[in-house]
This record gives sequence, structure tokens and C-alpha cells, in this order.
Amino acid sequence: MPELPEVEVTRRRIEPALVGRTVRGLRTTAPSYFFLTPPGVLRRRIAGRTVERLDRHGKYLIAGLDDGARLMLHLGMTGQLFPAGTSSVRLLSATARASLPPEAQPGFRPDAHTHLVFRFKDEGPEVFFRDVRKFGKVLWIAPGADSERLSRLGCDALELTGEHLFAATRRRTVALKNLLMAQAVVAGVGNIYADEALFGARVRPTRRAGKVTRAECERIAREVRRVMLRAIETGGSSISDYVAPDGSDGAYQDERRVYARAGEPCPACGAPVKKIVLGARGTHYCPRCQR
DNA sequence: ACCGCACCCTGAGCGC
DNA sequence: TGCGCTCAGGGTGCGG
Repeated sequence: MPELPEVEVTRRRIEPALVGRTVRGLRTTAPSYFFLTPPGVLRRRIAGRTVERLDRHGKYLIAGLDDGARLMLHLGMTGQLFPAGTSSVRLLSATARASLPPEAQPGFRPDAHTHLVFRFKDEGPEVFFRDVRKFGKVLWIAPGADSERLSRLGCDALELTGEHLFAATRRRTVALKNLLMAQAVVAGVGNIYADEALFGARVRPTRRAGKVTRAECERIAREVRRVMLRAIETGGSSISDYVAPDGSDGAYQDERRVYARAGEPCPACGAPVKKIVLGARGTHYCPRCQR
């Protein structure tokens, strides 16, 4: 489940394969929930354009094009953005290779879930956007136009301050965790890092947002930034590489302290980690450390 | 204005 | 072994 760190890692990996290159053509799947811009329109708008930059805000990637338009990409739950034939996995057995995600498979061919295939004028590799569940999104934004989706996002989670969080929580009765995951307040925090940051800050996810103190907001903001920077360093928790081919074994997996550890001892005090449902999302915390 | 919940989708994992 | 059910989750939008 890509959150800010996974999107940032994706951005850094895909940037060299996109920026400075001119699109010869775009292939798409049929119209669906995935396409905020209809695929036919998208193909016409993108053909011939050169990608000038690739930015990120929260969980959104935004490609700047040479005609002033922008292409917005969201990975949703299962989105994968990767260049063809990126990696060499010769060291792994055939069985291990077969279990690799497509981005690590040298011979990957676009399948029914590959909704975008960028082909370029140069001889370099194609770039694929694959998304099995279609919770991802693609949107073409006209030159000079605003996107309501982007303009209503709050500050990027890496820039979150205690002051901003404190102001946003006043007079709010929602559970703190739900507010932390509201993209209009802070952009980039998802389920995993919300649980991890709140554990680090020792604040219970169910607390009414309005009851959270100034000092706690400072701790939470610091933990959000710290946890996300650390996850970027370790390559994110669902972005795979050759050493840890299985998404669930991503590097950050080893650093999780509460997420998906229900019943296991809290790393700080040993009490069993509790799992509840909050805002229809699995929520994990230590009942002793987090008050 | 705010809050809670249904919905979009499909593979994994489980029980029978 | 195989079928069918349930669950997971980001973000939007609706009804209360």
C-alpha cells in the first residue's frame, strides 16, 4: 500500500526513466474507474510531449510536460510504476524469480492490468503503470489549469509541523488517527505510518483530535516526519528490490513496531499490541504506552 | 461544517 | 483439491 515513502521511492527510481524523454505514443487499457481523463483523450494529449520534471505532493506524482500541461498519477493500493527490464536478478533461482513482482522481472510484458504503456522516441525502455485493483488514478491537467484534487491537499507530510497539526485538530471530534490520514490536513500519511507515528509519539489513535495537546502535536508531527524519512531511506515498505523480492518483506517491514503486529509484545513495554477498527481501517497500538 | 460509512476492485487466504 | 466467501485498503461522495 503505497504511502508517501513508497511514492517518493518510486519517484526517485522512475525520474531518470521519464524526465528529458519525449513520448512517441501511449498505450492504454479500456475506459475504467482508473482514468479520470478518458484514455483516448489521454493518448492524444501525451503523444509528442517531453517530460520536463517529476514532482510529488503527498501520495501524488505530478509530471510536468513541455506544453505546460501536467500529468497526475496516483498509485492507489496496488499501483506500480516502473521501466521495462529494470533489474538483473540472475542471482536468484528460477522459482524465486517467478515470485518477483513485475517490475523486477526482466521479461515483463504488459498484461491486462497494465493501464499505461509509455513508448518514447529514443531507444530507451518503455515505462509501465500497472494497477491490479484500479484504485490508482491518472489525470491530465491542462496548461495553466488547476486541479481541485491537488489544490485541496494539505501540507506534505514531510513538512508537517506541530503548529499546523494543533490548529487543524482544534474543535474536531474525529479520532486523531482519522484526522492524521485526512489528505486535506496532511498529504501522504496512510494507514501504516499513521499507526507507526502515533506509537512513536505515544498517543492513542482513538483520542478525539480536539483533545490532543500542543506538546503531543509536536511529538506527533516529529514522529510523522521521522518515520517517513526513515522509510524512504530503507526503500519503503511495499517497494520491492532484489534482496527482498516479496512486497510484504520490504525493508521497512523489519522496522514496524505495531502495524500488523496484533498480539505481539510492544517493543517498548512488552504489553500485547492491540488491534481495533477505526474509520474502517485496521489500527494497531500499545494500550499501555499510548494514552 | 462535520462525521461515519458505502463504494470502487480483485487477489489472497480461509473454511468447508 | 476446489469452490465460494470474506477481507484488505485510499479516496470520494453521500446521507444524516
